Amino acid sequence: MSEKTSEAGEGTDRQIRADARRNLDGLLKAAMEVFATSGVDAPVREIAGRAGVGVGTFYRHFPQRSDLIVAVFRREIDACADAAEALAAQYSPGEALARWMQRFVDFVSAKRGLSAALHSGDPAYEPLPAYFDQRLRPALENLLQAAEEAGEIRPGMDAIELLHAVSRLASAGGDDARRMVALLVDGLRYRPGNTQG
Amino acid sequence: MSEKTSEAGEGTDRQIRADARRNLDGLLKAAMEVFATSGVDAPVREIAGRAGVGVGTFYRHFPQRSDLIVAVFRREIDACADAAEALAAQYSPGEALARWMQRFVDFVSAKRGLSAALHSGDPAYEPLPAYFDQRLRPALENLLQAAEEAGEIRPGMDAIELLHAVSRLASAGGDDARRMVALLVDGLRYRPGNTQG
DNA sequence: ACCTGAACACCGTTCAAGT
DNA sequence: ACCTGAACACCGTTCAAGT
Repeated sequence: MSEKTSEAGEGTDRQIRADARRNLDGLLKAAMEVFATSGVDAPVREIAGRAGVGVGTFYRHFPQRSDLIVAVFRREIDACADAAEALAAQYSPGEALARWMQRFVDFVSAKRGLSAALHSGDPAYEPLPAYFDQRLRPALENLLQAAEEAGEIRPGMDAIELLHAVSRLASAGGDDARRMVALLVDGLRYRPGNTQG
Repeated sequence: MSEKTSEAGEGTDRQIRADARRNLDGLLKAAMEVFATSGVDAPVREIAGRAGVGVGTFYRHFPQRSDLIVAVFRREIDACADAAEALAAQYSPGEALARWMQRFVDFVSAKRGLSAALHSGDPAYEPLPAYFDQRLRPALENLLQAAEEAGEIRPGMDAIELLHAVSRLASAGGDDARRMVALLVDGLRYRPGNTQG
């Protein structure tokens, strides 16, 4: 029991009718476009219409609106995580950490709906934070550990907690977001026992 | 031109029919209660019904839903700002700053809808951030300046920027929010030129 | 002046009928 | 198996009629 019953988007590739897969791809593509312009609350009829299918087909693939949102942002998260490995090799641990943070800020800032869904607390979006953590945590943990071993930041930081905090700050967008994240990273560098009381 | 035409909630107190004022108060009270349980997206009919008025009356007092939300949260902001003066006299500048931050975190964490409205970017809520800043900025600026003059934090921080960042972190709620805000305050204490490169 | 609530428009969701 | 779209329910918003 508790098997995933054909989760929308990913899953077993065989035994799926060609038109069904075409429709699903079309819906995802249409949703990404509509989300970018009208936000994640865009009318179902608009997305279905743009994909050239009936609303019934929409609901067949995505019974809950959150299913669609999750599927769309999963792809975006993949794109971000894939671009987060080279930095550790190019820069000093502390510098690599700071740079990855800024890159992450740009990503989150660009997707308005992502952080909204991420921080809504709505249990319908539960798989999204889970995927977010699963893909992004390892990247940050490596950077964190290297910087810690180099003595550049305080020890014992929780990568997940940091990730969530930064994504909150990043959702402000613009230079404010960049400055505040940089300030938070400076917080990591600060340790009470050194110069200031 | 560009005068405020009887903004809902505050304004000139004379020439208002007694039943109209009663209805407005009832609507605000009902809204606060409904917001607490069902969130700020609760149906208009539910709020109007609880206040014992027709939906037309609701729209007469609050033409836009955002007008109601703004009116409700204005009261909440007042309550928070009023409680933020004694700390500077009781503690050292740096300590007073850190404590006020934590108190502010508690406030924002308690009101789910506030930060959502605050950070939505929707121009309909524009008066809300404005009021938020107007009431809370002076408090933080004083704390900041004192801590800066005492040499406990870096100079040149923008109070508004900091306020917005902290309210974002605070909207996470719980101990995570407290820890991350404390980390940000440590960022203020950190200055590059001292011990670490 | 202000209030009421029927009426309208819009959107989410279902399901009988089709292929 | 999967798709379609008419039909239904619900909610925001207006406005003619009342006091």
